Amino acid sequence: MTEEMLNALDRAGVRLTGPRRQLTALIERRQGHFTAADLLKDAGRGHLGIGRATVFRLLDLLSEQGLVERIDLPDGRHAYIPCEPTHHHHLVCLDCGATTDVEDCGIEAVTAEAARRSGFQIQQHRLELFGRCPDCRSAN
Amino acid sequence: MTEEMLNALDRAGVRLTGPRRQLTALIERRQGHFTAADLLKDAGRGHLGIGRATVFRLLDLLSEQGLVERIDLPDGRHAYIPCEPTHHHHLVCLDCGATTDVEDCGIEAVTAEAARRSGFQIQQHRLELFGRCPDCRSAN
DNA sequence: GCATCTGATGAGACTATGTCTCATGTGTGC
DNA sequence: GCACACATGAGACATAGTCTCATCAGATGC
Repeated sequence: MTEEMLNALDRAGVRLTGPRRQLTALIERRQGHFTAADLLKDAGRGHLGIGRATVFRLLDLLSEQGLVERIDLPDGRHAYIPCEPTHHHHLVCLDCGATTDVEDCGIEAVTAEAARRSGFQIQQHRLELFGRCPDCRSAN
Repeated sequence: MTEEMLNALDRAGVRLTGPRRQLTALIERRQGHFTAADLLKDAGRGHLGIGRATVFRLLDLLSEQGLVERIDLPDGRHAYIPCEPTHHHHLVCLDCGATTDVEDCGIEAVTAEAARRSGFQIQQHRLELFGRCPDCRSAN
């Protein structure tokens, strides 16, 4: 995962700097989604002295490469999810924050139908699913 | 529309105050989505002397009643869309900002399939579609 | 119409999230 | 090893939203 991110950065033609290596390692250690503030706090705990701007710049880079996606949580906060750079959607556990990807399973038909009805030309869509993961369901 | 919002506020058991009437009228005059800042600016232009807090409080109330929905634009900003209080999704024009609602047209099957594959219990979902509206398509 | 009382208001401080600038630091290619 | 362009951290700035608190004004009962 860290490897994958570093490779992607390399492919994007940017430098593999210390802060970038450290941050990708921190992202790897996180399970599920995290906020920029989480990452910044992690970096602070490790006394890495990494600035806010660097964190946001890396998240931008990774999201350009499709390795991280920004989602809008139901409570309005923004979170980032590490993921594969293929088209897919996210399932987010509202209890523990775990996430999984779901591949495209029929959404194209839905957007096509919406386009037909509305006359819109649809360029992008965003589907986010929120619920409880199997672990949280059985833990309770 | 303004009527509808005022009725909803009445039903919610809150007071129909001057600022609330003025703001719902401003919302009605807007086409498609708007940000809290837009509304605040409109209020300022009309020299209505309405505070930030009041705007956010009204948007909260309206969204509790399902008459306004908050969406996350592709560029990361938050916008609000006036809408009917039934379950539906939004189509947003990236050129002019116009929005339309699309009723549920098959998304249930998609979420059910995602739930089956992942083991998640899905509690809510959010689908936002972005593209170009018929007017912008023909204008160009 | 008027008084009362409680909920709503505006101002502005505060927090969170993200962006920008700029002087300094450091990978990378040579 | 060197040079240079790219990346960095610090911190100012911008934007979005929340909170507090003294004051104001709907709604209700008379």
